[in-house]
Amino acid sequence: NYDNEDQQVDFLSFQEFLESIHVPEGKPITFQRFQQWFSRHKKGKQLNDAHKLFEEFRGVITGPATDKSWLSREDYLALGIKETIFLQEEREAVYSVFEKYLGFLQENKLYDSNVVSHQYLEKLQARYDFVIVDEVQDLTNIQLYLIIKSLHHVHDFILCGDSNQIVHPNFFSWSKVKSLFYKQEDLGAAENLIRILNTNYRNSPQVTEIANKILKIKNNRFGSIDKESHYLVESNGHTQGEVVFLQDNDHIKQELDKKTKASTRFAVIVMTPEQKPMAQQHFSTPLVFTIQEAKGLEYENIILYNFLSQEEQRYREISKGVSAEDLDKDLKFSRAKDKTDKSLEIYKFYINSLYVALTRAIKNLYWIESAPKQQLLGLLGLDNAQASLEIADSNSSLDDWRQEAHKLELQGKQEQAERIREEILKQKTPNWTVISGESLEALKQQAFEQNNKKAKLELFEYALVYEDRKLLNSLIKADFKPAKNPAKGLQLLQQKHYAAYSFKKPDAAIKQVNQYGPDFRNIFNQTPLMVAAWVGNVGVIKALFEQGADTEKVDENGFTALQIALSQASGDENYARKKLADTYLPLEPTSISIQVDGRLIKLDKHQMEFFMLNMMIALFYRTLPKKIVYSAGAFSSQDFVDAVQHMPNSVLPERRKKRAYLSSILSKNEFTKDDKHNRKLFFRIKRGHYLFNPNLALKVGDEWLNVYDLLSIDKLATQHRKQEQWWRVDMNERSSEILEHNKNIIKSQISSIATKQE
DNA sequence: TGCTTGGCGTTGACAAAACG
DNA sequence: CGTTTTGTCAACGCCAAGCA
Repeated sequence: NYDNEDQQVDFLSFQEFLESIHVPEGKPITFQRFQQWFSRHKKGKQLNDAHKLFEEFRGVITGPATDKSWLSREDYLALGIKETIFLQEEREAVYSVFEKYLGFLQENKLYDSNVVSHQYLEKLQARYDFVIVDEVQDLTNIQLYLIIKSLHHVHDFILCGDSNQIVHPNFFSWSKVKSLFYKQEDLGAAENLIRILNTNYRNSPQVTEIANKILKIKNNRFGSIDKESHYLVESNGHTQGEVVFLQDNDHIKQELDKKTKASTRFAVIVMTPEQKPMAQQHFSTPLVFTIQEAKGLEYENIILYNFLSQEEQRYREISKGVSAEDLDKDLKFSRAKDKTDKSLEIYKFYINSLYVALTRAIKNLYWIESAPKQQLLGLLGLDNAQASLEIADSNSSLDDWRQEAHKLELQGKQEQAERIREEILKQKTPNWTVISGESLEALKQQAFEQNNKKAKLELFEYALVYEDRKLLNSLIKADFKPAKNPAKGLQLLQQKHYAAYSFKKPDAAIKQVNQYGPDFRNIFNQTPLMVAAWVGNVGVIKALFEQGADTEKVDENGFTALQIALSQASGDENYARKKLADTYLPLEPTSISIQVDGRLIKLDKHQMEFFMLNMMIALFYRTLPKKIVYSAGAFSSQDFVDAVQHMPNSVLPERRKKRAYLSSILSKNEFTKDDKHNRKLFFRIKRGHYLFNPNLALKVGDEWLNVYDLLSIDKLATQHRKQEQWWRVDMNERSSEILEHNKNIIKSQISSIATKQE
């Protein structure tokens, strides 16, 4: 094991990698968008497979070339037969659609990551010592080339992938990767580039055996793709399992349904989205996946439902000419005989799908076919379909299901996760109205224009939760008495709304989570995690994590749970000393994504800049108004010293609490400075006074948001003070006048900088 | 093994503001 | 107006890794 705290590691998706060079305008094109567009503009009959076209565009026309963004019509027409999915006579039409596709991208502010990758080649500066790429089979040449160009030394990388896992007709092959290195002189020819790992850590030997037979059939029928994909897998055989071949009869389906519907250890896989509803008629488990969705998942037991029978003809074609004896022989390396026969390409997709589907099974495979007599099944040694089946009960607990739902959600399988939440966990959507946006405006109207007492109380509570002094002040003006005593109000608020979070034991809070899910919003638009952070209840925070609570959600103020905890700690010494030590670490996300100068930067949680940015956000509404009134400035290092002094050393070590250090971080990260490690977070209003860089954006959900759209300067207001005898003028009036005046100065400073950079 | 390098907190010189 | 505090900025120096 290698561990080095001083080494900075970025974990990036390819999308994020592109953004870290420069955030492209618009959104990346997805297959869904492409399909929508294509189905509306479909012309002619021969080109009707959206998948195939999309792959051709991405994998053939824009993907492979490293010297241009896309192939010209001549180049495309001149491609060799092994280089495209389409036949010579179709290509003219394909290219015409491609040209329309480029127009479609431009009109809709979409971008193709291949084209962008090519454009970025010149922008890119080497900045990594080492790169590891996983699932290379999903990257195109140009993308890979761009990644490797970001290295200081071209040979410092590891690529991992499996070309048998491709379930769309894409053009990845290891030999292409090799020729990329061969052709590009600047990368240098690499010898011994590829190592094959053929031990399988997932599947039982029984499943592996079938998988190997599929590889052999594929080899026999279609020849080898390249030498590197030319191998069989060995199971390391930790777990034993079985492969059960079944008839498609009611008894079996009922038995399977009965035993699987309450278990997280069974999943059903079908070939296409169209087959899903059929499978769902017979299987009530939420875990029904198409082959595209099943990629990357694994389950102890997999049910393949009519995987072959739906596409009987295609699979008959696949097994054509392959005999049982052929499978006994070793793999031999040879290319397909008739290379013009593109019809075979599509079959590769079907056989790869089958391979992927059954290798999802860790232990057992239950394979149901309505047409059990098929040549391919015979070749796999599955000739006698059982007519009956008994399997053991394996019901999973609600906790297992919750974790399953959480896991699926993280992998973007929303549909299945939602079905689990609805059908098994019986989670409901809350029946209250969340105060936010329009409903907040409506509430204000009721309170101030119709003088509705209940609305005023609700607004008051909302203002307390968010420390919204502007709202508090206007409530005082509207003669709402309780607003003059916010401390008392807070006490009542806690009793009324946060009672469930006041006990050491998390049971009461968890009960709500079980009802509404881990990230439900209360009437103030807070998730349970935010409330727990607000209250500082460690027990509840920990329990919420077990339920899969999300740390990156933001509240109405634009605060994450971590920032709420920091904000509480800055104003409450007791919270800082006793509670923060336990609340800070679990609430910390591993990094935050910021955008500056159009580039994405991930601030790792170990970096002081990460802490400072969170801290400044946390102090925004609480500390900034005072500063603006009394010093006509913004945050100074003293504010950070004050906020940080009572924090435990586990959160911030002693050396990081010193003024000189905090001050040097502020100074180092001024956006005007030109330093290698400058994160450009801050903007110096005047000597010693800092605010956020006006051109700083944060990632909220999957949208980029400018800091000043997230945090509103307009909402800043002073704290109302009691009328004193000696006041010659109303000090509350006076200070809010000063505040407004200084706010305007700051706002104009911000906008002058923000526009200058555009 | 010792020299080099990169990262990161510390220090100190100088400047500017605040204080009295 | 002199003294003290605070801010800015870059060089310093420590440490662990990398390398020959």
